[in-house]
Amino acid sequence: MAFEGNRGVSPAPAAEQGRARVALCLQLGKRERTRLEALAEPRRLRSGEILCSVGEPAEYVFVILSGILKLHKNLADGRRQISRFLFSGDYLGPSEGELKYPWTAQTVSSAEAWCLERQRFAEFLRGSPELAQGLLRMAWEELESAREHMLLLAHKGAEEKIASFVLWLASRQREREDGEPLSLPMTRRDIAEYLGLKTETVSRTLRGLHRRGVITLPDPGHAILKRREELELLASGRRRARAA
Amino acid sequence: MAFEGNRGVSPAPAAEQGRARVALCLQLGKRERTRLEALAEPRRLRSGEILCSVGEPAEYVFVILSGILKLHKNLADGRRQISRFLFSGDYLGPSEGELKYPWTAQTVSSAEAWCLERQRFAEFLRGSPELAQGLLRMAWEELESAREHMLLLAHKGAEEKIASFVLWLASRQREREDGEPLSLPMTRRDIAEYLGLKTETVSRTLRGLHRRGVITLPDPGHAILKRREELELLASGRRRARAA
DNA sequence: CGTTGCATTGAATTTATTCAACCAGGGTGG
DNA sequence: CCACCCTGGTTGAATAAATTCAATGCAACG
Repeated sequence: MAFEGNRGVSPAPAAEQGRARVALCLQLGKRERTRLEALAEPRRLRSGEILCSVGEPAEYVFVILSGILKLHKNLADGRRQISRFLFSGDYLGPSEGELKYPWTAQTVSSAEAWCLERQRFAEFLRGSPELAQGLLRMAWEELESAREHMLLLAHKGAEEKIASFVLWLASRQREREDGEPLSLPMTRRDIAEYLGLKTETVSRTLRGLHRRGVITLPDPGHAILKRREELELLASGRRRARAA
Repeated sequence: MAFEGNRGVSPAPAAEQGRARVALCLQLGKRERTRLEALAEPRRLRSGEILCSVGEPAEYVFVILSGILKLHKNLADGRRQISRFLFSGDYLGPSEGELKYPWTAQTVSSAEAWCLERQRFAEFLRGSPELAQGLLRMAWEELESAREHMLLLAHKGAEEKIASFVLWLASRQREREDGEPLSLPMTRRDIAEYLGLKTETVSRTLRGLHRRGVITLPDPGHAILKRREELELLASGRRRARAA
């Protein structure tokens, strides 16, 4: 079961990937951070483990320290939507007044998180305008990404979606140059559920790009960007699918 | 041009529709509210008017007092996505650090809004934990709706989308009983851009429901729910399209 | 009274999905 | 140690769903 490493996720060192967006810790001064940390029960999660499930009583809120999680919702039948991936520095918690978690959070790779008792966190929050400001800023930014993602889900074609996704992943892996392999830590199914496609379509589209020399797929967990401009063209929909 | 009334939007009395979600004003005490109001430049908007446009320098934030606005983003070509509709009580502002508006806000019906100079609002916000709390709560709730909407956009079929949409509208018009007409204040195009469909598909699907007696469409701006249970079945995808 | 924007309808087409089969690798248990 | 059985990924052919293209009606507007 322990499915690990073959996706090139190094064993989740904290801050493995530079983040463009603001991380929670960065929103706090050292004092505040320490005070908050005192409330936290740290938790290590193995690959595929569930942090919290939709419908469960919402007793904790979370801060991701390392690794990648997926946040998903289900429809009555099997259909599932990953609404976002969580990275280190991200905050995760239900909105005030929600009694149950409205989503499931599950690791993609192994991960670490702080679990904070909700009541106590809320109390801390009341006493810390600094934290409130930080969370507000993060929430607004996330809202913007969510809107961007809606645009993708609603109006982009499969190839546009995949191209956008690959570029997004690339933009999150800073230290990496375009020649070296980009890690695709999630399965085809995860990608499909994030982009609103089927796994077969993801696979086909990815291989299509490979065949045309836009990217290379040394193994299912890695991609190499061969022609970034082409990928950007495809992502923006300014170019339709094209032979090599 | 002044396109009005034939969509059954009464001339936008404030608080025309009960809101399930928390409105900004409700988040503030009377004192705070008055202090905030002092910063506001009220603005009346006619139907179709633009409150702010994507790319414009973001000098104001807004609070909707009455009416309905649509918030949309564009893709390079004409494709457009309405990421949400704004109602009275909603707050609208770019995330901290954004220099330009990342969306366009345009009225669906006539509307009224407070325009608040961004600097001054930010200052006020720093001094009002009460407001920060309120905005945070609203942002988190909106995030949840956004995630719900992603699920719809990515995985629901046309009929499911339309059914969900009609029910959502119905749930927002409280005083109304199921026999009486439900107002559809937005055009087919707006609906299409909100649900990730084409106007033709919206029209066809709506008419399909009409033909099968699930709803009635006395005029393009109104619908009457004839068989709510059926509609709910369709919205949840537990039932595929079916003859009368 | 011609023009314009919205809504509607039909027919052809496109795109991604569905269904089905197959391969590779890792783990398990005989 | 090896056969077997997972899961994840890939590929092909048939299908279904919504889109595209095209045309029409209708109302308000100037």
